[in-house]
Amino acid sequence: MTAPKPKFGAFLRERRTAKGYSLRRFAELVGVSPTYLSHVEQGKVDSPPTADRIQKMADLLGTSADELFALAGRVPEDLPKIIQSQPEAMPALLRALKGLTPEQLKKLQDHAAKLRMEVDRS
Amino acid sequence: MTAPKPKFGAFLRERRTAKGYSLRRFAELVGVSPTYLSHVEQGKVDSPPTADRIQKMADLLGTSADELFALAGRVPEDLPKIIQSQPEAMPALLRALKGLTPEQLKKLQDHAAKLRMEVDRS
DNA sequence: CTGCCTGTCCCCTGTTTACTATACGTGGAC
DNA sequence: GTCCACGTATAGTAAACAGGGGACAGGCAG
Repeated sequence: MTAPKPKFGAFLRERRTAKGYSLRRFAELVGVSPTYLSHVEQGKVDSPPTADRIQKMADLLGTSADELFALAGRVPEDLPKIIQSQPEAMPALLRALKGLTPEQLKKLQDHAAKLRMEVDRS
Repeated sequence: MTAPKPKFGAFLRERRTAKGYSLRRFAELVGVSPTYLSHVEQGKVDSPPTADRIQKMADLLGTSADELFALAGRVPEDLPKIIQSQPEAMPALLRALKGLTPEQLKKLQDHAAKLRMEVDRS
């Protein structure tokens, strides 16, 4: 039950038509069948497209890939690797981040960037 | 190809025997067949057990669930939800964390805990 | 009215996931 | 010796995943 949010299909359709792509044309560019794309846009699929297709959609539509992944109910593919590089510390940290606002997360991100500078100097 | 690290099986077997469980007994407690558990311990499976089974194993063996998840090549099940709660900020932050040491991550974790206090006060 | 393009509907398909059943060889206790 | 528990190799499988094919109704340009 990796059910994509119902908004995923609607979002896709709106952006696609806004870009002037027909369903068939867009399906071809993404590399899926018109049938399947129609299903996806109507939210009639139980599982969202694969990561590479979502990435292509984001590229073609000029939207944030992360946003599209989230709407699809998927996690961007590079994140699991990052987490597993520190199997103890990363999960603990992530749980500490739960509930924080985007602004606070941004602050921590800047902080992390500074820490990384120190690493690079050593 | 969600291949579990080869060390996963070895680790499991060592901890299981150390606890004095036979393969059949442990399999029963975890809720899988002896056959499957044998395969897992030999690293002969292409896909690791499901999250709930890994959790049970960790409980029975008295080990960190996060560590076991990492060895199995899985991401702890609560993390995707946390990420998707902030679909833009979380991925960006995680990428900024890439390559940091456990000590640095711990620092950020403490920092996050402080920020959370502020949230709770508001 | 005939193409042609639009999206949609029903049904079908191969692949992967996460296992299970059955049968088997081995070694010790009685 | 035979009974039992140990772990194991071979084979198979239900369900989910990620789609695809072909026919179809509706609009509308020439």
